[in-house]
Amino acid sequence: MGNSPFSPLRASQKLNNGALVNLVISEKNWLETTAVDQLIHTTQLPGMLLGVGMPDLHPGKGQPIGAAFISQEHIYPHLVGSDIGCGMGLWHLDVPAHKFKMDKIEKRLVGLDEPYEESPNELLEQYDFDLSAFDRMGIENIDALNNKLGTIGGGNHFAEFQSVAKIFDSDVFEQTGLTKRSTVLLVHSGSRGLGQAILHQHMNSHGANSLTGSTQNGYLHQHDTAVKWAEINRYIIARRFLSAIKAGGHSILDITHNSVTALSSQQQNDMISLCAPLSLTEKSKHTMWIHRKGVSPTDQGLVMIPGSRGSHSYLVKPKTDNKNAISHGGYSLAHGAGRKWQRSDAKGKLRNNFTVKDLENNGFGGRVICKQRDLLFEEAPQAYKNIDVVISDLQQAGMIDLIAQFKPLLTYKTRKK
DNA sequence: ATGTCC
Repeated sequence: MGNSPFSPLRASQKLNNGALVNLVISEKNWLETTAVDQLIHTTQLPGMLLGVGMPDLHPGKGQPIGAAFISQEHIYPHLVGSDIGCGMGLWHLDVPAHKFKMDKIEKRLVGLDEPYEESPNELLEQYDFDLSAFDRMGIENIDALNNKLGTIGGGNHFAEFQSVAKIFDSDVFEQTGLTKRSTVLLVHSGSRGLGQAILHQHMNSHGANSLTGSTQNGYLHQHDTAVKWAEINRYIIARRFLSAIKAGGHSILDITHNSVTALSSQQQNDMISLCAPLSLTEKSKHTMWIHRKGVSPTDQGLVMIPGSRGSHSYLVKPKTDNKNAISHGGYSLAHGAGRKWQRSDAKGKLRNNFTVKDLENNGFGGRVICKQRDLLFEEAPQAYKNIDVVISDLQQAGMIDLIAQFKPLLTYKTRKK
Protein backbone atom coordinates (compact mmCIF):
# COMPACT_ATOMS: atom_id res chain seq x y z
CA MET A 1 0.00 0.00 0.00
CA GLY A 2 3.06 2.28 0.32
CA ASN A 3 2.75 3.59 -3.23
CA SER A 4 -0.97 4.07 -2.98
CA PRO A 5 -1.95 7.74 -2.74
CA PHE A 6 -4.82 6.73 -0.48
CA SER A 7 -3.02 4.68 2.11
CA PRO A 8 -3.94 4.08 4.86
CA LEU A 9 -7.46 5.25 4.07
CA ARG A 10 -8.10 2.80 1.32
CA ALA A 11 -8.30 -0.85 2.21
CA SER A 12 -7.71 -2.57 -1.10
CA GLN A 13 -7.91 -6.29 -1.52
CA LYS A 14 -7.70 -8.67 -4.45
CA LEU A 15 -10.20 -11.53 -4.27
CA ASN A 16 -9.78 -15.12 -5.49
CA ASN A 17 -11.61 -14.32 -8.72
CA GLY A 18 -9.02 -11.59 -9.43
CA ALA A 19 -11.46 -8.75 -8.78
CA LEU A 20 -10.47 -5.80 -6.61
CA VAL A 21 -12.40 -4.62 -3.57
CA ASN A 22 -11.78 -1.09 -2.37
CA LEU A 23 -13.09 0.55 0.76
CA VAL A 24 -13.02 4.34 0.75
CA ILE A 25 -13.29 4.44 4.49
CA SER A 26 -10.97 5.80 7.19
CA GLU A 27 -10.35 4.53 10.71
CA LYS A 28 -12.51 7.28 12.18
CA ASN A 29 -15.47 6.12 10.11
CA TRP A 30 -17.64 3.27 11.28
CA LEU A 31 -19.17 0.51 9.23
CA GLU A 32 -21.01 -2.73 9.76
CA THR A 33 -19.28 -5.98 8.97
CA THR A 34 -22.48 -7.13 7.22
CA ALA A 35 -21.99 -4.35 4.67
CA VAL A 36 -18.37 -5.37 4.01
CA ASP A 37 -19.41 -9.03 3.72
CA GLN A 38 -22.05 -8.02 1.18
CA LEU A 39 -19.51 -5.92 -0.71
CA ILE A 40 -17.02 -8.80 -0.94
CA HIS A 41 -19.71 -11.36 -1.76
CA THR A 42 -21.09 -9.21 -4.56
CA THR A 43 -17.62 -8.54 -6.00
CA GLN A 44 -17.23 -12.33 -6.35
CA LEU A 45 -20.07 -12.58 -8.88
CA PRO A 46 -19.07 -13.77 -12.38
CA GLY A 47 -17.55 -11.02 -14.54
CA MET A 48 -16.79 -8.65 -11.66
CA LEU A 49 -13.65 -6.52 -11.95
CA LEU A 50 -14.06 -3.99 -9.15
CA GLY A 51 -16.27 -3.41 -6.11
CA VAL A 52 -16.00 -0.09 -4.26
CA GLY A 53 -17.51 0.65 -0.87
CA MET A 54 -18.03 4.35 -0.19
CA PRO A 55 -17.81 5.97 3.27
CA ASP A 56 -21.62 5.74 3.50
CA LEU A 57 -21.63 1.98 2.85
CA HIS A 58 -24.38 0.15 4.72
CA PRO A 59 -26.13 -3.22 4.42
CA GLY A 60 -28.94 -3.68 1.96
CA LYS A 61 -31.13 -6.57 0.94
CA GLY A 62 -28.32 -8.98 -0.02
CA GLN A 63 -26.14 -6.32 -1.60
CA PRO A 64 -24.77 -3.19 0.03
CA ILE A 65 -25.91 0.39 -0.49
CA GLY A 66 -23.26 3.02 -1.16
CA ALA A 67 -21.33 0.78 -3.54
CA ALA A 68 -20.20 0.72 -7.18
CA PHE A 69 -19.60 -2.53 -9.06
CA ILE A 70 -17.76 -2.68 -12.37
CA SER A 71 -18.21 -5.87 -14.37
CA GLN A 72 -17.33 -7.07 -17.81
CA GLU A 73 -20.00 -8.54 -20.06
CA HIS A 74 -22.42 -9.20 -17.17
CA ILE A 75 -25.27 -6.96 -16.04
CA TYR A 76 -26.91 -7.60 -12.67
CA PRO A 77 -30.24 -5.74 -12.44
CA HIS A 78 -30.70 -6.61 -8.74
CA LEU A 79 -27.53 -4.63 -7.93
CA VAL A 80 -29.23 -1.46 -9.17
CA GLY A 81 -32.24 -2.41 -7.06
CA SER A 82 -35.87 -1.49 -7.39
CA ASP A 83 -35.57 2.30 -7.32
CA ILE A 84 -33.97 2.56 -10.75
CA GLY A 85 -33.08 6.17 -11.55
CA CYS A 86 -33.23 7.49 -8.00
CA GLY A 87 -31.18 10.66 -7.64
CA MET A 88 -30.79 14.27 -6.54
CA GLY A 89 -31.98 17.40 -8.28
CA LEU A 90 -30.73 20.80 -7.09
CA TRP A 91 -32.63 24.00 -7.91
CA HIS A 92 -31.60 27.63 -7.49
CA LEU A 93 -34.55 29.70 -6.23
CA ASP A 94 -35.16 33.37 -6.96
CA VAL A 95 -35.92 33.98 -3.27
CA PRO A 96 -32.92 35.05 -1.16
CA ALA A 97 -32.52 33.13 2.10
CA HIS A 98 -33.32 36.16 4.29
CA LYS A 99 -36.73 36.43 2.60
CA PHE A 100 -37.53 32.76 3.13
CA LYS A 101 -40.30 32.96 5.74
CA MET A 102 -40.58 29.54 7.32
CA ASP A 103 -44.14 29.76 8.64
CA LYS A 104 -45.55 31.21 5.45
CA ILE A 105 -43.75 28.66 3.26
CA GLU A 106 -44.83 25.75 5.47
CA LYS A 107 -48.48 26.79 5.17
CA ARG A 108 -48.15 26.88 1.39
CA LEU A 109 -46.74 23.37 1.12
CA VAL A 110 -50.06 21.57 0.84
CA GLY A 111 -51.50 19.01 -1.55
CA LEU A 112 -48.03 17.85 -2.56
CA ASP A 113 -48.67 14.17 -1.75
CA GLU A 114 -51.69 14.15 -4.06
CA PRO A 115 -51.48 13.42 -7.78
CA TYR A 116 -50.43 16.44 -9.79
CA GLU A 117 -53.42 18.18 -11.38
CA GLU A 118 -51.90 18.27 -14.86
CA SER A 119 -52.26 15.27 -17.17
CA PRO A 120 -49.25 12.97 -16.61
CA ASN A 121 -49.13 11.92 -20.25
CA GLU A 122 -49.05 15.52 -21.43
CA LEU A 123 -46.34 16.31 -18.88
CA LEU A 124 -44.26 13.34 -20.01
CA GLU A 125 -44.57 14.36 -23.64
CA GLN A 126 -43.65 17.89 -22.70
CA TYR A 127 -40.36 16.57 -21.33
CA ASP A 128 -39.67 14.54 -24.48
CA PHE A 129 -40.55 11.27 -22.83
CA ASP A 130 -41.45 8.68 -25.46
CA LEU A 131 -44.77 7.31 -24.19
CA SER A 132 -44.39 4.29 -26.46
CA ALA A 133 -41.47 3.34 -24.18
CA PHE A 134 -44.10 1.90 -21.82
CA ASP A 135 -45.16 -0.56 -24.51
CA ARG A 136 -44.29 -4.19 -23.85
CA MET A 137 -43.22 -3.39 -20.29
CA GLY A 138 -45.86 -5.71 -18.95
CA ILE A 139 -46.79 -3.24 -16.22
CA GLU A 140 -50.45 -3.62 -15.40
CA ASN A 141 -51.53 -0.08 -14.73
CA ILE A 142 -49.38 2.59 -16.29
CA ASP A 143 -52.01 5.25 -15.58
CA ALA A 144 -51.90 4.57 -11.84
CA LEU A 145 -48.13 4.80 -11.99
CA ASN A 146 -48.15 8.04 -13.93
CA ASN A 147 -50.45 9.51 -11.31
CA LYS A 148 -47.44 9.29 -8.97
CA LEU A 149 -45.52 11.61 -11.26
CA GLY A 150 -44.54 14.67 -9.25
CA THR A 151 -44.78 12.99 -5.83
CA ILE A 152 -41.78 12.39 -3.57
CA GLY A 153 -42.57 8.91 -2.21
CA GLY A 154 -41.43 7.46 1.12
CA GLY A 155 -38.28 6.12 2.75
CA ASN A 156 -35.35 8.53 2.59
CA HIS A 157 -36.89 10.65 -0.17
CA PHE A 158 -37.46 14.34 0.49
CA ALA A 159 -37.60 17.86 -0.89
CA GLU A 160 -35.56 20.29 1.20
CA PHE A 161 -35.09 24.05 1.12
CA GLN A 162 -31.55 25.06 2.08
CA SER A 163 -29.43 28.17 2.45
CA VAL A 164 -25.71 28.65 1.91
CA ALA A 165 -23.69 28.05 5.07
CA LYS A 166 -20.10 28.11 3.78
CA ILE A 167 -18.33 28.67 0.48
CA PHE A 168 -15.08 26.77 -0.02
CA ASP A 169 -14.34 27.51 -3.67
CA SER A 170 -15.83 30.86 -4.68
CA ASP A 171 -14.84 30.54 -8.36
CA VAL A 172 -16.66 27.26 -8.96
CA PHE A 173 -19.49 28.32 -6.68
CA GLU A 174 -20.10 31.52 -8.65
CA GLN A 175 -20.02 29.61 -11.93
CA THR A 176 -23.21 27.87 -10.80
CA GLY A 177 -24.90 31.27 -10.54
CA LEU A 178 -25.39 30.90 -6.77
CA THR A 179 -24.51 33.59 -4.26
CA LYS A 180 -24.03 33.47 -0.50
CA ARG A 181 -27.61 34.72 -0.10
CA SER A 182 -29.20 32.05 -2.30
CA THR A 183 -31.92 29.59 -1.38
CA VAL A 184 -31.85 26.18 -3.05
CA LEU A 185 -34.27 23.26 -3.26
CA LEU A 186 -32.82 19.76 -3.13
CA VAL A 187 -35.11 17.00 -4.43
CA HIS A 188 -34.36 13.35 -3.66
CA SER A 189 -36.73 10.95 -5.40
CA GLY A 190 -36.81 8.14 -7.92
CA SER A 191 -38.95 6.13 -10.30
CA ARG A 192 -41.65 5.25 -7.71
CA GLY A 193 -43.47 2.06 -8.77
CA LEU A 194 -41.93 1.91 -12.23
CA GLY A 195 -38.43 0.75 -11.26
CA GLN A 196 -39.95 -1.73 -8.85
CA ALA A 197 -42.22 -3.20 -11.54
CA ILE A 198 -39.25 -3.48 -13.92
CA LEU A 199 -37.06 -5.26 -11.37
CA HIS A 200 -39.86 -7.62 -10.28
CA GLN A 201 -40.55 -8.53 -13.87
CA HIS A 202 -36.87 -9.18 -14.49
CA MET A 203 -36.40 -11.21 -11.28
CA ASN A 204 -39.39 -13.39 -12.14
CA SER A 205 -37.71 -14.60 -15.31
CA HIS A 206 -33.98 -14.41 -14.45
CA GLY A 207 -33.67 -14.27 -10.66
CA ALA A 208 -30.32 -12.87 -9.54
CA ASN A 209 -28.55 -14.27 -12.61
CA SER A 210 -26.67 -11.90 -14.86
CA LEU A 211 -27.71 -10.77 -18.30
CA THR A 212 -25.22 -11.07 -21.15
CA GLY A 213 -25.28 -10.27 -24.85
CA SER A 214 -28.58 -9.47 -26.52
CA THR A 215 -30.59 -10.64 -23.47
CA GLN A 216 -29.55 -7.29 -21.91
CA ASN A 217 -31.51 -5.21 -24.39
CA GLY A 218 -34.95 -5.64 -22.86
CA TYR A 219 -33.84 -4.73 -19.34
CA LEU A 220 -31.62 -1.87 -20.50
CA HIS A 221 -34.46 -0.31 -22.44
CA GLN A 222 -36.75 -0.49 -19.42
CA HIS A 223 -33.95 0.75 -17.14
CA ASP A 224 -33.25 3.77 -19.34
CA THR A 225 -36.97 4.51 -19.40
CA ALA A 226 -37.12 4.43 -15.58
CA VAL A 227 -34.04 6.67 -15.29
CA LYS A 228 -35.66 9.24 -17.53
CA TRP A 229 -39.03 8.94 -15.76
CA ALA A 230 -37.29 9.51 -12.40
CA GLU A 231 -35.50 12.57 -13.73
CA ILE A 232 -38.76 14.02 -15.03
CA ASN A 233 -40.36 13.16 -11.69
CA ARG A 234 -37.75 15.22 -9.80
CA TYR A 235 -38.22 18.04 -12.30
CA ILE A 236 -41.98 18.11 -11.77
CA ILE A 237 -41.62 17.83 -7.98
CA ALA A 238 -39.36 20.88 -8.01
CA ARG A 239 -41.75 22.84 -10.24
CA ARG A 240 -44.69 21.92 -7.98
CA PHE A 241 -42.85 23.06 -4.87
CA LEU A 242 -41.76 26.34 -6.47
CA SER A 243 -45.26 27.00 -7.70
CA ALA A 244 -46.69 26.19 -4.23
CA ILE A 245 -44.46 28.78 -2.56
CA LYS A 246 -44.93 31.24 -5.45
CA ALA A 247 -41.24 31.33 -6.31
CA GLY A 248 -39.25 30.92 -9.48
CA GLY A 249 -36.07 28.98 -10.02
CA HIS A 250 -34.00 26.84 -12.32
CA SER A 251 -32.19 23.52 -12.19
CA ILE A 252 -28.48 23.54 -11.33
CA LEU A 253 -27.86 19.80 -11.50
CA ASP A 254 -29.59 16.44 -11.59
CA ILE A 255 -27.57 13.36 -10.69
CA THR A 256 -28.76 9.75 -10.73
CA HIS A 257 -27.30 7.45 -8.05
CA ASN A 258 -29.04 4.12 -8.85
CA SER A 259 -28.28 2.89 -12.38
CA VAL A 260 -26.23 0.65 -14.62
CA THR A 261 -24.34 2.22 -17.51
CA ALA A 262 -21.57 1.26 -19.90
CA LEU A 263 -18.08 2.56 -19.18
CA SER A 264 -16.64 4.94 -21.76
CA SER A 265 -13.84 3.50 -23.89
CA GLN A 266 -11.34 5.59 -21.91
CA GLN A 267 -12.70 4.21 -18.64
CA GLN A 268 -12.54 0.66 -20.03
CA ASN A 269 -8.88 1.19 -20.95
CA ASP A 270 -8.20 2.50 -17.44
CA MET A 271 -9.84 -0.59 -15.98
CA ILE A 272 -7.71 -2.88 -18.16
CA SER A 273 -4.54 -1.30 -16.81
CA LEU A 274 -5.93 -1.34 -13.26
CA CYS A 275 -6.70 -5.05 -13.55
CA ALA A 276 -3.68 -5.89 -15.74
CA PRO A 277 -2.77 -9.10 -13.88
CA LEU A 278 -6.17 -10.47 -14.88
CA SER A 279 -5.00 -10.42 -18.55
CA LEU A 280 -8.24 -8.85 -19.63
CA THR A 281 -7.08 -8.29 -23.18
CA GLU A 282 -8.65 -11.55 -24.29
CA LYS A 283 -12.02 -10.59 -22.84
CA SER A 284 -11.77 -6.88 -23.47
CA LYS A 285 -14.01 -7.04 -26.52
CA HIS A 286 -16.90 -7.22 -24.06
CA THR A 287 -18.44 -4.04 -22.75
CA MET A 288 -17.75 -3.07 -19.14
CA TRP A 289 -20.67 -2.02 -16.99
CA ILE A 290 -20.87 0.04 -13.86
CA HIS A 291 -23.64 -0.73 -11.39
CA ARG A 292 -24.34 2.12 -9.03
CA LYS A 293 -26.38 1.48 -5.89
CA GLY A 294 -26.43 4.64 -3.81
CA VAL A 295 -23.35 6.19 -5.42
CA SER A 296 -23.09 9.28 -7.61
CA PRO A 297 -21.07 9.40 -10.83
CA THR A 298 -17.86 11.45 -11.04
CA ASP A 299 -18.19 12.29 -14.74
CA GLN A 300 -21.41 14.32 -14.73
CA GLY A 301 -20.23 17.61 -13.23
CA LEU A 302 -20.90 18.90 -9.72
CA VAL A 303 -22.51 16.58 -7.16
CA MET A 304 -24.65 17.40 -4.13
CA ILE A 305 -24.00 15.08 -1.17
CA PRO A 306 -26.72 15.50 1.46
CA GLY A 307 -26.37 14.56 5.09
CA SER A 308 -29.35 13.53 7.17
CA ARG A 309 -32.36 15.86 7.42
CA GLY A 310 -30.70 17.37 10.49
CA SER A 311 -27.29 18.10 9.04
CA HIS A 312 -25.45 20.01 6.32
CA SER A 313 -25.30 19.06 2.65
CA TYR A 314 -22.18 19.52 0.54
CA LEU A 315 -21.79 20.64 -3.04
CA VAL A 316 -18.62 18.96 -4.31
CA LYS A 317 -16.60 18.74 -7.48
CA PRO A 318 -15.25 15.30 -8.36
CA LYS A 319 -11.47 15.56 -8.79
CA THR A 320 -10.19 14.98 -12.28
CA ASP A 321 -6.44 15.24 -11.79
CA ASN A 322 -5.78 11.80 -10.33
CA LYS A 323 -6.70 9.10 -12.84
CA ASN A 324 -5.81 6.35 -10.41
CA ALA A 325 -8.08 7.75 -7.71
CA ILE A 326 -10.93 8.03 -10.18
CA SER A 327 -10.75 4.47 -11.52
CA HIS A 328 -10.02 2.98 -8.07
CA GLY A 329 -13.12 4.81 -6.85
CA GLY A 330 -15.26 3.18 -9.55
CA TYR A 331 -15.96 6.61 -11.14
CA SER A 332 -18.27 7.18 -8.19
CA LEU A 333 -18.80 9.07 -4.93
CA ALA A 334 -20.78 8.57 -1.74
CA HIS A 335 -24.39 9.70 -2.19
CA GLY A 336 -25.16 10.75 1.39
CA ALA A 337 -24.52 10.06 5.04
CA GLY A 338 -25.63 6.43 4.98
CA ARG A 339 -27.72 4.69 7.60
CA LYS A 340 -26.16 3.85 10.95
CA TRP A 341 -29.22 2.03 12.27
CA GLN A 342 -31.62 -0.15 10.35
CA ARG A 343 -35.09 1.27 9.86
CA SER A 344 -36.55 -1.36 12.18
CA ASP A 345 -34.08 -0.46 14.97
CA ALA A 346 -34.37 3.31 14.76
CA LYS A 347 -37.77 3.67 16.36
CA GLY A 348 -36.96 1.42 19.33
CA LYS A 349 -33.73 3.28 20.03
CA LEU A 350 -35.26 6.76 19.82
CA ARG A 351 -38.79 6.31 21.16
CA ASN A 352 -37.89 6.77 24.81
CA ASN A 353 -35.62 9.78 24.41
CA PHE A 354 -37.25 11.80 21.65
CA THR A 355 -40.74 13.12 21.08
CA VAL A 356 -42.35 13.79 17.73
CA LYS A 357 -41.81 17.50 18.42
CA ASP A 358 -38.07 16.92 18.98
CA LEU A 359 -37.73 15.11 15.68
CA GLU A 360 -39.74 17.70 13.77
CA ASN A 361 -37.07 20.25 14.71
CA ASN A 362 -34.07 19.99 12.38
CA GLY A 363 -31.55 21.40 14.86
CA PHE A 364 -30.90 24.47 12.68
CA GLY A 365 -33.99 26.38 13.75
CA GLY A 366 -35.93 24.82 10.89
CA ARG A 367 -38.42 21.98 10.56
CA VAL A 368 -39.13 18.63 9.02
CA ILE A 369 -42.67 18.15 7.73
CA CYS A 370 -43.33 14.45 8.23
CA LYS A 371 -46.77 13.59 9.55
CA GLN A 372 -46.12 9.86 9.30
CA ARG A 373 -44.88 9.03 12.78
CA ASP A 374 -43.04 5.81 11.95
CA LEU A 375 -41.24 7.44 9.04
CA LEU A 376 -40.20 10.39 11.23
CA PHE A 377 -38.45 7.99 13.63
CA GLU A 378 -36.98 5.79 10.89
CA GLU A 379 -35.51 8.82 9.14
CA ALA A 380 -34.36 10.67 12.27
CA PRO A 381 -30.88 12.23 11.93
CA GLN A 382 -29.71 9.99 14.79
CA ALA A 383 -30.25 6.94 12.53
CA TYR A 384 -27.66 8.28 10.07
CA LYS A 385 -23.89 8.48 10.08
CA ASN A 386 -22.07 11.81 10.41
CA ILE A 387 -21.93 13.45 6.97
CA ASP A 388 -18.76 15.35 7.91
CA VAL A 389 -16.87 12.06 8.30
CA VAL A 390 -18.17 10.83 4.94
CA ILE A 391 -17.04 14.06 3.26
CA SER A 392 -13.67 14.03 4.97
CA ASP A 393 -13.07 10.42 3.86
CA LEU A 394 -13.79 11.34 0.23
CA GLN A 395 -11.50 14.36 0.53
CA GLN A 396 -8.66 12.39 2.08
CA ALA A 397 -9.01 9.76 -0.64
CA GLY A 398 -8.34 12.53 -3.18
CA MET A 399 -11.75 12.13 -4.79
CA ILE A 400 -13.43 15.53 -4.27
CA ASP A 401 -12.93 19.25 -3.87
CA LEU A 402 -15.43 21.03 -1.62
CA ILE A 403 -17.39 23.82 -3.26
CA ALA A 404 -19.99 24.83 -0.66
CA GLN A 405 -21.86 23.74 2.42
CA PHE A 406 -25.65 24.18 2.77
CA LYS A 407 -27.87 24.27 5.83
CA PRO A 408 -31.41 22.86 5.93
CA LEU A 409 -34.26 25.37 6.29
CA LEU A 410 -37.36 23.26 5.76
CA THR A 411 -37.66 19.62 4.77
CA TYR A 412 -40.81 18.16 3.26
CA LYS A 413 -41.31 14.39 3.59
CA THR A 414 -45.08 13.88 3.72
CA ARG A 415 -48.25 15.32 5.16
CA LYS A 416 -49.97 11.93 4.99
CA LYS A 417 -50.66 10.42 8.41
C1' DA B 1 -37.66 1.63 -1.99
C1' DT B 2 -42.90 0.11 -2.75
C1' DG B 3 -50.62 2.43 -6.21
C1' DT B 4 -45.87 -1.89 0.13
C1' DC B 5 -46.83 -7.23 3.89
C1' DC B 6 -50.33 -8.74 7.48
